[in-house]
Amino acid sequence: MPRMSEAEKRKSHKRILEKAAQLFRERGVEAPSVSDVMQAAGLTHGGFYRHFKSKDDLVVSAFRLAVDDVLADMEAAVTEEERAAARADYIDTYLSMCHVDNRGNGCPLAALAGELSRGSPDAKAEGLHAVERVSEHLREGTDAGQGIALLALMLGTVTLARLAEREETVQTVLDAGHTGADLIRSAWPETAKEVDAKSV
Amino acid sequence: MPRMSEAEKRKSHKRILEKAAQLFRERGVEAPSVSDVMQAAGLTHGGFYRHFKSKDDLVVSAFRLAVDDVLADMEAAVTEEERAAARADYIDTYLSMCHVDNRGNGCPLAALAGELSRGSPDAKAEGLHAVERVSEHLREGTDAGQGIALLALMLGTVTLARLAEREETVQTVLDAGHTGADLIRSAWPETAKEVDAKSV
DNA sequence: ACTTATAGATGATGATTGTAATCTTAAAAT
DNA sequence: ATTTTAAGATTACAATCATCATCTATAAGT
Repeated sequence: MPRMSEAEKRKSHKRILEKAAQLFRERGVEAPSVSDVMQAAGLTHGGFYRHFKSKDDLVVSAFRLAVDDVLADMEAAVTEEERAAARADYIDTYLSMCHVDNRGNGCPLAALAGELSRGSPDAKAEGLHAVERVSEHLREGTDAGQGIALLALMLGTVTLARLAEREETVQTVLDAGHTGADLIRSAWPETAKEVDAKSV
Repeated sequence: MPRMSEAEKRKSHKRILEKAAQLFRERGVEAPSVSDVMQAAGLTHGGFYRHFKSKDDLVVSAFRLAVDDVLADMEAAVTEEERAAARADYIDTYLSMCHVDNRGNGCPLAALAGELSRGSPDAKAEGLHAVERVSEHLREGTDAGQGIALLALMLGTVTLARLAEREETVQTVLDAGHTGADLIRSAWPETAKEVDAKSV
């Protein structure tokens, strides 16, 4: 059958990355084999090394694609209103039941941060870069700490919620996360002007 | 050489569990093989199944031991003052540089929650049980939500911090987590009586 | 004292893995 | 038109894994 045209190779490359981004988020970076990913992309494992230097290379590239994907809406927003709306939507979607049991399209940090931090230096660096990108979008005019704390709370909430089996329990965890997120967003020292004014 | 006495078997069992609890937290539950764990315990792989039904059984048991271990101080506290002190110490130790680069003795949820949630039903259940235990100790008289949100924030903070290589960056993440934790602890609706009183 | 049960060592098994070599064929380059 | 290049398929390989079978020698039960 081979060989395919240049354009078809690019399509294959994209398909491999997309399927990998989904499979890794669903089952972790160890469980899906190179063969699994290639099969999901409609190929056999033989051609893999025409596209990626190693499995670790695929992991890093697929993770980056996943981050691009989940940040697309926030990065497309241009006006301050649009960005505020996209931010609010991101947080609500993040702390939702749908996100909890839809790992394959969810936050790549919630799915893989733990594994990346034990992975290659490249993987760790890509993970840290994702933290910077996401938290930068999340902060609301104050120092970077707010974005990081908010991301940490949200990531932790979803991680804990995914341990629960009963839907009721999942919702309890999500509600706690939501309350915590509101606290961080409204009461962050440098933001909450009213609170500061009162306490002076 | 074999066979060992009953007392020695119990010692072996304990040693296997302790080493497993450390290795799994350090490198995840997949990376260390049964043979690795047994070697760390000073044994060969052959005797493993005299102690555990399967590797998954070991994972679940070792995780539970790790939770027992990190909660020991808080569970030993009897008076309310002791419990408050143990709680404060737990939070400070949790959000410390030492915890970030000492996975093997750190919070088993921060190390393994992501993997457990993709694991066997038994593993998930054990993970959820740990969430209940830890968050119960963390809450300060209010509803369970505070404990869960606080745990989520702390777990998320350490998870993100472990992606960073530079010590300075780690500290930035930890500082953000600390500020967020103070917010959740002091401003949780049902706790902050003064705030409630003011707003009525 | 004698038998039995068993902790741990040794070695095997079958499956899976990441990676590499080789082959086929059609797309690029000349 | 001819040559060269390379995408993807097939097959191979060396390593690793969880689990099991077997062996040993000693502790526990009688």
